[in-house]
Amino acid sequence: MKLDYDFNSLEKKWQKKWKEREVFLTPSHPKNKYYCLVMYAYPSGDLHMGHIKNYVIGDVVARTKRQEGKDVLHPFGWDAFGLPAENAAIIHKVHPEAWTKENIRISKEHLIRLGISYDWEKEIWSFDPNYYKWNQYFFLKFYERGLAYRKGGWVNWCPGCQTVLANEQVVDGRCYRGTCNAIVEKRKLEQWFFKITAYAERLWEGIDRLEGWPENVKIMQRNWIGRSEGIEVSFPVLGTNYSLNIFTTRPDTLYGVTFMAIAPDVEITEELIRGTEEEEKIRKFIDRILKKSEIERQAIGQEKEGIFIGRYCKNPLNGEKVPIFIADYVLGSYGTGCIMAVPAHDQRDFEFAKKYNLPIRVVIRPPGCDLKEKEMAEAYTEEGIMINSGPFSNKPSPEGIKLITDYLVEKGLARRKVNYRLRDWLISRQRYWGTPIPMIHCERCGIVPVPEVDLPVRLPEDVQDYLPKGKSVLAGVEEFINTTCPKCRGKAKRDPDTMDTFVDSSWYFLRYLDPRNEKLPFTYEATKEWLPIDKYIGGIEHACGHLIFFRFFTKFLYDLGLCAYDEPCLSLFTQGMVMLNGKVMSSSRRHGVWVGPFLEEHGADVARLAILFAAPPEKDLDWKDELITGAKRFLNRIYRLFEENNYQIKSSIKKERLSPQGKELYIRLNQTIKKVREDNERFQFNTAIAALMEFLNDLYAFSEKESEIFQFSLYNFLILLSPFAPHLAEELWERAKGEEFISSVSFPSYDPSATKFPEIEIPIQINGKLRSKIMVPLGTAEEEIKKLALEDSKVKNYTAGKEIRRIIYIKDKLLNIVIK
RNA sequence: GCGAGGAUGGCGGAAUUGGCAGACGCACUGGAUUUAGGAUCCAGUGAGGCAACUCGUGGGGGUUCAAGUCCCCCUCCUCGCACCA
Repeated sequence: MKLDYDFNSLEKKWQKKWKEREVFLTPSHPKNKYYCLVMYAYPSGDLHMGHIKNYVIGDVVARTKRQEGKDVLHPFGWDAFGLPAENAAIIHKVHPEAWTKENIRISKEHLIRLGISYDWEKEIWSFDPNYYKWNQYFFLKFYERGLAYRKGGWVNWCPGCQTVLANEQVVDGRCYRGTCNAIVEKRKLEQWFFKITAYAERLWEGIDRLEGWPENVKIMQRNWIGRSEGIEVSFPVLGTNYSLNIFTTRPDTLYGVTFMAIAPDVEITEELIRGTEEEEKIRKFIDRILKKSEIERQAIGQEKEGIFIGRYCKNPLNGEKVPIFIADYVLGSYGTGCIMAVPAHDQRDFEFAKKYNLPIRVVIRPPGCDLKEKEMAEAYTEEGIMINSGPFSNKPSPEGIKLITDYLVEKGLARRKVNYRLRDWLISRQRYWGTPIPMIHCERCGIVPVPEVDLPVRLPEDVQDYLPKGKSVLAGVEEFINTTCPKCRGKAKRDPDTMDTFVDSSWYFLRYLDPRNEKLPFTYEATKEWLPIDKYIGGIEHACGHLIFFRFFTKFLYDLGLCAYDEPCLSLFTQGMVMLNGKVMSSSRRHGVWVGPFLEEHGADVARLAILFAAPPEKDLDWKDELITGAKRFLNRIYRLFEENNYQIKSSIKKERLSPQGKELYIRLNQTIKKVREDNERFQFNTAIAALMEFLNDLYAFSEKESEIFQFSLYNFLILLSPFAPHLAEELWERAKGEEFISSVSFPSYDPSATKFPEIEIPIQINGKLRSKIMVPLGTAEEEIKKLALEDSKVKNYTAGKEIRRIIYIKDKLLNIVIK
């Protein structure tokens, strides 16, 4: 299967013209802006069909909006820092920068060859010191406000990448990088964090405003942030000055507490076990638990483990003495790291109590029946009626929550608290290819920020050894690491870590607004002009990472007064993945259909159509070479039609002069324009293309090929086609002597008076089954249609001798005769 | 376990509001043209049946004049979360 025309030179010709004539440059002061953003790319070299699906979708949107008269910003850039570059450097013995630049060169060439209408003057590269300088600038701003801090503690360590990872980068206990996939360990290290938890509430409530976001992404973010309301209660530890603070959402079960449990990795543990008889034994237990990976700790069917520490708490509500355990199922990183355990009404506590023979006390019974401790097979976690709860007995448990909360708060024994599952964002990495953290460690002055005027702190280029050693690569680069303290001028060392690449991507969409500005990261005025992003297109895998981080950054920048909006994007589209033989295409696994060779063999318009026509864009699609055939046939038929008709097009018609056949075509044209516009609007590009295919069939079938209406139809058809197959559209447009570029021509609107045929077909059902069809003029009265239907010979066969009970007519749609 | 989405011909998919199920495309079958076809054009293509007709959107029930679409129950698939107190 071949294209009838020399697609290669044709496509290159138009790509060159678009560039020379600056067709896709961004208007500088938009009157009706449209910010169309696709997630910028990790430069992996050869692109595959999965990558370009994202870009093709974005391009159809950008091109359509431009033709609809919007001032479109459609930029692209490179997420150029990150581990794979370094790993490639180690394997191929090239500098990460050289490797990255070469990949960018290749990928960019592909994107241009695909005819994606980016404004390349806006291109950005995150490894550019003029870019990462601002990462450092924002870091300092975070630091000034106490939102960047250094903290020691148990963190995720990827033994494959030899660096720490953020929680968002640990997927099912493994490294998020597909090629690595190593089981993540816990290490006790001091690291840099961004205090995203300070924004937890705003990130949570902001989700409600994200009207154009897919529901599932919003749910994922809500899960990730994990807001829950409850109280923090203090349980005094008997015989000490310590108290265990616990968080609970179920104060109604406070009378059912039979033990306390603390996480092995919280500080209070240390205080409570010091000097106790069993100290040695307990320490061994803690060590053993902490050595387990997340995967081991969370394995299904994993038995809970714990150890009694020999101390007791006093229940502040009923004064009872309850034993304290260290338990592996309690998370040190959530709430206070301590819990009150209510085995009767919490499944985890129940299992633990069963294992260690601890008492189970029912304090909530199901409405209308009893609950016996000895007969319980699992905890009763529903609402119910409170029992064994002193003065609160016999109250419904939801009411009990309120009453006990009020009581404890009033007595000063508890306080209301909202807890979040979200943890602070660990942003330091022990790798080379990233933004240096602009901090200096001085023996005398402690941690000192690099003064703003000294930014950027440049990443040293002449590094010979990128090999990860389990500690920061930059620590071994003498010229870099040794510096002077900005405060005391004494000898000091730079922070040896680099930033998580997700810092780069948290604000890149703002840099596009003013990418060459050396004085500012972007201007407030530009954010006012261009934000929020009108459509953000990317993969759903970023739902709980990047898509939370960029909201967080935007809120922070808003608070700084740098950005005019506090939500970056109100409309998000997540496209489905492209699979090959049932497996996701992947550069790192060298599994995919590669764009370079594909463009050589089939061309850009074929690639674009094949991807868009295969399935609705939000769905995963399994790549099949058969897709190419359909796309090529379609393009060939278009090409031939225009050739056969000597490229005659016409931009207007006189409606009054239409022949009967011409009228029909005119209606079909308007139906098609309407359909394509509506489908484009709701991202149904597959059916929009199907509508164009149908209309093409009509054009072939139309006999009056010299007529005005035929040429007018060709004119409109080309514009409708142009966002999908812009190269062929431009070429035919030029041959037909259309003015300027089709890419800049107004998208057609339809004539609302001409979307229905004057004669319509009404299906006739009898008892809901299709029995006949009649043709009637549009707008025929109901009575007339009923009469015609009953006279219809096929209908008569069924109605003869039967009682007609009802006739239901749905205007212009259908008639149903109910007989007995 | 919880949450979300889904199941439609041989395949990808269409049916926007309960109203002709299978648009459009691929594959396939027959024919035309051609030295030839992995080109093009025409016709056909859910299943059964000579036909009239019957059956048909994962399975079972229901509501309705009318159900792929709404309600109840079930099966399977995909994704997300999962000791979050």
